[in-house]
Amino acid sequence: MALSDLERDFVMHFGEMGSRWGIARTVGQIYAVLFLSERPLCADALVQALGVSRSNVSMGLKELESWNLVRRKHVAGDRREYFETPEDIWQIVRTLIAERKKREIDPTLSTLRELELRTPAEGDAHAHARIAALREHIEGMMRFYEELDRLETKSLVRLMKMGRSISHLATAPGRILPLRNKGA
Amino acid sequence: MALSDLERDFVMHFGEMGSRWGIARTVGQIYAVLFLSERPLCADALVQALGVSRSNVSMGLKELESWNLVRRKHVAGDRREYFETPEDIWQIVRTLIAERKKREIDPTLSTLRELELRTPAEGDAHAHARIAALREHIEGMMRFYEELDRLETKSLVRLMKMGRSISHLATAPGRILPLRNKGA
DNA sequence: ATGTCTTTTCAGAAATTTCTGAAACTCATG
DNA sequence: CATGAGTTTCAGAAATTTCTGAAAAGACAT
Repeated sequence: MALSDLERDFVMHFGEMGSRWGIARTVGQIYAVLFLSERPLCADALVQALGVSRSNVSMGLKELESWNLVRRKHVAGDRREYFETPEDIWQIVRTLIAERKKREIDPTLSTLRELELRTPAEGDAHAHARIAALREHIEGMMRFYEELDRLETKSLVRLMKMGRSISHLATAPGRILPLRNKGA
Repeated sequence: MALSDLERDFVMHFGEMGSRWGIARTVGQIYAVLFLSERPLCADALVQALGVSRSNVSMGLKELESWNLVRRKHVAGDRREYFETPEDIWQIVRTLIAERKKREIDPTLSTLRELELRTPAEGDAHAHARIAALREHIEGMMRFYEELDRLETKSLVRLMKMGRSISHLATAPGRILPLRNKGA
């Protein structure tokens, strides 16, 4: 399982970007190889393709499974386990966003709620208000996200394709949504 | 500059979460202190509040400035520099998203474009197609994001408050956007 | 049960990131 | 132009994260 030039460059890029995300380099690379592969791959193929240890691949796959980004697939007449990414890129993006929300937003939201419930001490009025504002704000965005997430993929595609029409709400005759100025 | 219990817990939480994001713990903490503070703070106040080295604060502030999340503010009759976060949480969120896009999405997009321009070698047809699909996909989402980003804050707020009305597009009589099934 | 093939776990090695203290720099003021 | 309060830089120390090799655990056929 040697990678072509194209594959190698793609995989290396995902390795680098991995660090900017918060996933280990190899985890990004494993994902990238699976993403490009036409068929499911077994762990050894990944070891060969990436030149990392078998155990590292095992742990990476485990992490990717915990993100629901990789599935196990059994191949008839082969004892080894095979792995694949979902075909549908929309599905991948949905999963990614859902998982990031779960890991990055939800814990913060519950901390904020907890802090907000406390009776603020003497000088805490401002901090307390600021925390409440932040919490409300995040909740609002999450409601919006959940609305979008309810839409079928086809609808989402259409919504994004429409593009302009969101701001048509702003520019059309009976507009409700003013645009903002260019700056910043 | 000692922190109250409320402040301390908030700040600590942001420190922890910082790691899940890709910003150093102290950077998250510095930001959190400034976010809660009613008035701009000088670097030494942060040193005291957090118990970290002066140089660490200096570097953290520099990083936060590079993210446009913190501004310098001069206080009359004081030689020290003061720092503050924008008051408006919407502004903060916009900045955060814009910066994350710049750091996490844009470089990937340009790599993908570059890879796509290459003439695919022998066995690369599938990988090439997959890369193209990913690129298109990301571009679509970015166009959508840019549309939303054009809206004035007030409009965004309204859009998010409306909540349901996005899916009204789906459920209303002349609906265009079907909802998807509960699963996943 | 036993042997073979495969995957997982885990302690510590290696690599990377974060943080510190000391030195260098900046700049308004005497 | 020397002083000193304040800030930044940077080399290396400390902490954290990632990766490896060896050993344990599973799974399946015989």
